[in-house]
Amino acid sequence: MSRASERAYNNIRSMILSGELQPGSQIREEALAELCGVSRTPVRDSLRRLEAEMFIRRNDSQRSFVADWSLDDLEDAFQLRAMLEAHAAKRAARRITREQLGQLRFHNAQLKQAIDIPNPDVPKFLDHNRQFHAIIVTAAASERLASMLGQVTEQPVVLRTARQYDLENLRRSHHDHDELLIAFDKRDGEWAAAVMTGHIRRAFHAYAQAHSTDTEIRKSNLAA
Amino acid sequence: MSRASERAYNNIRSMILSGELQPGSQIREEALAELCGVSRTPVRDSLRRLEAEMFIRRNDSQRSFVADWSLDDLEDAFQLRAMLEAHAAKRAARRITREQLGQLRFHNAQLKQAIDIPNPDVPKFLDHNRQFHAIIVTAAASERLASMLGQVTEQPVVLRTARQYDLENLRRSHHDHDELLIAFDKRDGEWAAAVMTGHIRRAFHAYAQAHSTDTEIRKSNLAA
DNA sequence: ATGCAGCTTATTGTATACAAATGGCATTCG
DNA sequence: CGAATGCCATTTGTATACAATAAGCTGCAT
Repeated sequence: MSRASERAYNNIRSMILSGELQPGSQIREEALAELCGVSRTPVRDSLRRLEAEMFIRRNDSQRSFVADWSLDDLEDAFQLRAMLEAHAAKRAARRITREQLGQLRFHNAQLKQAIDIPNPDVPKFLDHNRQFHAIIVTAAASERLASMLGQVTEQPVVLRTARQYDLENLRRSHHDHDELLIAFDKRDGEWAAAVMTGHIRRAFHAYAQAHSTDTEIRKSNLAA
Repeated sequence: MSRASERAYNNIRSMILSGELQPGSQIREEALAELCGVSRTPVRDSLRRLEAEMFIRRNDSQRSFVADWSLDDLEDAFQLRAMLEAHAAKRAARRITREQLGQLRFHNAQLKQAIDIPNPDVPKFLDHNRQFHAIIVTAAASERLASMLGQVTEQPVVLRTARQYDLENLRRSHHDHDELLIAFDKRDGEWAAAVMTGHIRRAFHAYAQAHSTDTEIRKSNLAA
């Protein structure tokens, strides 16, 4: 995508993810255009994309609003994600190359390193984690599947406040990855799928817990 | 969506599905604009949508081409569809209302009628079949799931030539629906999911067979 | 003959002006 | 005082002109 259009998309998207644009609030094309320093045309393109990705909702008369996620919506997204990633793992087990296996091992080692130190580097963990999962999706070799996963994978980030990730959970993730690696090595698709399902579902419950804590905090802030 | 934009989308889409726009051929925004009697703006919107739905592909330099489906692509789409519809059936089993069950029975009776006569009315069958599945998706109550299913459900229609549907297959579909209805009635999500999986996979093999016959015919036409 | 450079043309991207539609407010009538 | 209606403001939809980019071609040099 070309410059202005891509800039608009990334800007708007990150404004939504960061909470700069509040969930439920209306957004106007012209306002966004000014914020992004482009005209309405590329903004409109971006809004359409973001609508398809369900970051944005429109009412009957085409006005746009930042999507507001309930816990149920989040669970729904995670459920679909678990199903799709398990499917990806199953496919990947049949197709993954030695080189890709090596890359998986590399990223898994890196993300272990990121948390196995006195001051855990959570962003580094998340980055290698993302790449780990991306390689599996690539190995699954289904463009459609990849595109669908794109739609459910970054949603949880709508949890807006920076917060403490539970280290125990991150370690557990690392061990799941280890088990996935063995399953891949054995070309056992069913095993890989089962591990992946548990892996994602655990992630959901971790997020859900963080989300409720989060909500509590916001409530008490409002009360104060 | 407003008039011009919707018209453009429907026009282009049906031109693709009917084969009027040949798979693999390049399409230019201005040409489509003239064909649809609108300006490039709504055409561009439509192209973006159709690209997301994978009816259209773009090369590195943003030029658009009608998607060209291999049998593998088709199988991939069907595999995802089977998984998603099975998931929908499972969810629906827990949530479906008496009224929706009644609607399912109605459409299943109608589609049976459509083929249980000397001159089968295949379009009528297909229409009620579509509605039958739509009700299940609605009952599943997941907007995301519905949107994803939208992406994989109408792809097979790219089989362009009109062709004889195998009546035996249609009858078998009707019986699958009957079994689904019982599973829903018993609120047995696992059963419903299993029946649905088989139902969609059978559909794939029917299509695949039709597709190969189709290809044979096209080949011999070329040879002649 | 082949491959590369530079130009020409085809095609898409962006901005902007204008049209259409929607929502909100005020005014009026019951 | 409340509800309905008409007008005005706001917002989105569409068309069009212009800018940027990429593809293809021509001709030259090797």
